[in-house]
Amino acid sequence: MSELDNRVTALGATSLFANLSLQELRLLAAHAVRRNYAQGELLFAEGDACRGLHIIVTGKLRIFKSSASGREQVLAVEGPGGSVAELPVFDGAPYPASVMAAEDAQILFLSRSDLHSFCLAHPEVSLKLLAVVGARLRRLVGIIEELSFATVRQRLAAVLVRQAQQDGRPSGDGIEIQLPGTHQEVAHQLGTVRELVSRNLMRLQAEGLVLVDARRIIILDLPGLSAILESGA
Amino acid sequence: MSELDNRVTALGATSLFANLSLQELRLLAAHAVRRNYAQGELLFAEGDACRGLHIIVTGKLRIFKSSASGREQVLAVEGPGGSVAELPVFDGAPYPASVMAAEDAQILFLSRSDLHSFCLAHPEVSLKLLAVVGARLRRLVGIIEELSFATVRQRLAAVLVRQAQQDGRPSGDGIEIQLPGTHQEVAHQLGTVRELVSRNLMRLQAEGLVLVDARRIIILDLPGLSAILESGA
DNA sequence: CGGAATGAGTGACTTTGGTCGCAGCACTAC
DNA sequence: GTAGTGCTGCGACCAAAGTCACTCATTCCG
Repeated sequence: MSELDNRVTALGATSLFANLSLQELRLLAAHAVRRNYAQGELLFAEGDACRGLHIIVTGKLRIFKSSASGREQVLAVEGPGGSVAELPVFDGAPYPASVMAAEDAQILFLSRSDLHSFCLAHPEVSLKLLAVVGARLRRLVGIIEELSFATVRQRLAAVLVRQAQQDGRPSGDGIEIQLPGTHQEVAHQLGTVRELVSRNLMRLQAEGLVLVDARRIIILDLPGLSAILESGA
Repeated sequence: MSELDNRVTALGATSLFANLSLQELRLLAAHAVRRNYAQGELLFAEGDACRGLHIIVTGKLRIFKSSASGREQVLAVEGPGGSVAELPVFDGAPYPASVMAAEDAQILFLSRSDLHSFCLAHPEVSLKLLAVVGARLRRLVGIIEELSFATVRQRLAAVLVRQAQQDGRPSGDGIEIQLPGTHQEVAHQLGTVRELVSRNLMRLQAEGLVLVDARRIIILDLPGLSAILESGA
């Protein structure tokens, strides 16, 4: 299989370009550049001038803001088929956040101008792009909602419940899940610090809602955990 | 001037459709519906099914989230020429936030399907739309940054500095500004409560940075105020 | 086998945010 | 007038978040 075919296949697997014809994919693939990033490598930093669109072939990317005092807030984690920096492509302004490889990642890169002209020629791609950006906007609104209305305890419970729904597996008297990363990383997702994650996990355990074994968690009372999300219980 | 011409003029004045020909504006205007809202009236609530795009002719709209416990977080305030609910138009999902008329407002409404077909026919409109949505996304990221990294004190100082840059006028020994609304409303913008706004204003006054006279504020030390934004001073 | 590095648990403490209750004040309606 | 009503200023108090300074375990590596 040629390198071009590889890129065509990869592009066809993304949500953005899934509906395009082989013809169109080839055209796009001809302009795409493959890049590889090692875990922890920075694709670009907040404030950098925007170059183009990054499409994830394999691996995961973490989009985040970081503060002067070393705190971090994760905005999104994108996996294969996803894309990053869709939007600044169209207003020329600098990137609003930084992006780092959360795992080793293979990326296809499309320059601003290539994407721009391709969108003009294929209006339905713009609409698809709008849908993707729309989904991202929704998630950001969700983050804002959590940050301004929910406590760390509630946000943590939300993460556990979400995780349980995604890849929880029954284990004896409860549902076993893995924390998505170290306490530090979870803290960054919640926009808080390590200690609060640890403490709140312990508190949930003391209340009999979960069993904590470092990064492995067994949820004993899912309804009880979900109840925390609603009220301030 | 006919009603249609009115609508054409109004559409031409928006950032979304500014570059269209008269021909195209007419086409669009023919589908637009004029609506009027009194101050305080709700255009739609979070969770409602998405109907279409709202374009502001006159007045202001406030986009906000509200919590079960009665708290509110303002996401954006849009004025004449702006638009609201651009994005859910393309993914069919419900509105992620509520929108209320902050002043009496005249609106032009475009249904989802009309806008959808118009975008397909005029690819450059999609790109414009992407730019507008991009700008909104940027502002949301900014809100997230403030919420997770800045204290109420810092966010309040930011509002004062912003206001001073926009419509501050020199007044004796400082710059005089008006708070954008009641303390309650400012609190909603900051994602906090009335008392904290009041208290922090008083604290800034005690520190000699500002003079507070209810809603009228005189900034005595703009550099000092700006310094608060950076460090936690 | 040390020993550095990393991640996790924890107690004491400070700061910030938020709630409650109330009082003063301006403005309006009756 | 007087009785509302909406906005503001406090003070007391409580809860949540964040900081600091450790200890303890595990892993990874020379």
